[in-house]
Amino acid sequence: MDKGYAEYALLMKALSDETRVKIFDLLSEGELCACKILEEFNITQPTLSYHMKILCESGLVISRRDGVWMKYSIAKSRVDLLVNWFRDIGVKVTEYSQ
Amino acid sequence: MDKGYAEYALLMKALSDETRVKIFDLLSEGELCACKILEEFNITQPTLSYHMKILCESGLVISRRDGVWMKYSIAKSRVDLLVNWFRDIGVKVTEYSQ
DNA sequence: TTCACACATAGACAATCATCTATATCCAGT
DNA sequence: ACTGGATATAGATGATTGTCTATGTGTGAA
Repeated sequence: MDKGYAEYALLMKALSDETRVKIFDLLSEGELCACKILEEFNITQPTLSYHMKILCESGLVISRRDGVWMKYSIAKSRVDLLVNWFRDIGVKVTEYSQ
Repeated sequence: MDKGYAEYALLMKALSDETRVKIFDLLSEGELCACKILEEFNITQPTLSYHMKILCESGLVISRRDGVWMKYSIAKSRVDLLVNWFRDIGVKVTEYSQ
């Protein structure tokens, strides 16, 4: 029995790096292109590209081309999945600790 | 400005491994001793001990001695922190995508 | 079609991770 | 004090990670 542990682990791994957490937080305020994100960090462009790939492959972030630019935004459905998962865990913890 | 990115990254890293996600899920149903958790996996006792250490150091899991046994449970406050974080992100994403 | 710019990929490398075996530590009972 | 069982720590090892430099790819404008 699987219960999707691997999927949650993948989502968590995408946010297990401080740089990616910060990118995630930046994107929560709206869509951004890679060059704007890059300005916020002291990393090279290939390193950012590497992080964006991990975020996109987890499904947490969505990318689209806009001419020369790549624009990134957060996939709300994935965030909701995590909210529900942690909320359900919290509810169960409360139930069993009576 | 920090905004606690490192702390969230640490919490996420604790759940970035499939084995630890499953342990986390098991513990949501109530406190368990290490030997009971071990029965659910095909890993050695030292490997489980390693995973439990990571979970405890993140703050997501609490340990207590009960005689010879170590008993583990979930720290609800940390789960709530994550629920709120992801919920706030979700709210912001919705606001900015109008 | 050529150039410049935005981004992706390849390859290298040091650091960290997940796992094991072997051993140490801690506690309870005899 | 000794023994047995539960857990932790040490050390080794192959795999993965995050970063860089160098180079490739794709797009729009001249």
